[in-house]
Amino acid sequence: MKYSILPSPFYLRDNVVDIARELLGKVLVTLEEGCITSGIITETEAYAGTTDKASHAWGGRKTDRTSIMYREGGLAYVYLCYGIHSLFNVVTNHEGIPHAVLIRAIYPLDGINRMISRTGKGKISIKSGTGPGNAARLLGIHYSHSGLSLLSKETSNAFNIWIEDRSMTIDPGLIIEGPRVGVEYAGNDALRPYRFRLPPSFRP
DNA sequence: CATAGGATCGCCT
DNA sequence: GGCGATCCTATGT
Repeated sequence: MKYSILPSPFYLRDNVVDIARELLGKVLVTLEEGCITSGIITETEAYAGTTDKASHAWGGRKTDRTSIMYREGGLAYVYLCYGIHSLFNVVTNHEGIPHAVLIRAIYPLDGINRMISRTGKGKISIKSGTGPGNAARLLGIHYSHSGLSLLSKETSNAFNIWIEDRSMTIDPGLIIEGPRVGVEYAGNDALRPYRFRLPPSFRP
């Protein structure tokens, strides 16, 4: 039971907000050239598809970039933000329903040395994985990885991503809930309490 | 084809 | 807390 990969049914559910909440405490893992890096997910945001103005899929918008979100849950949706940062999302729900969860922060776990080389800094601290751009960078996730399956155990891929349940229990009372970051343009939808995080004092 | 802008970060004051 | 970096994507002509 320990270290089990989150299976397809986890991602195929209708309620993306529940999924965002439940992803807290799960472990996001990447495998590159035989090297594992991972971190505990400590902050997420739900993006609720065509009816959510803050979502890239709002109003049914569908482009080459966002078409990943319309596919069956269990894929990575990664896009470039501000020309610099790759932001990693988990696609959820069934094909045709463009739900996604943005991973906004991780607590660094495995492969610290590799993370250090990826950041180009001298060391990694507890806060190094705070912020969606930082979290993706620590794990080596790049926007070219958009569309990769989170369910595949193929080791032939140059890059693999999956999420593990390591049986970590999160006290629901610890979860801080609030409006999403950087979506002021979304009008009323900017107020939706779709951001979930563990307190800064969180330790595994 | 041209252009504006973004689900951010880190450095500067 | 203010701002520049940096470039793909979406949109409009």
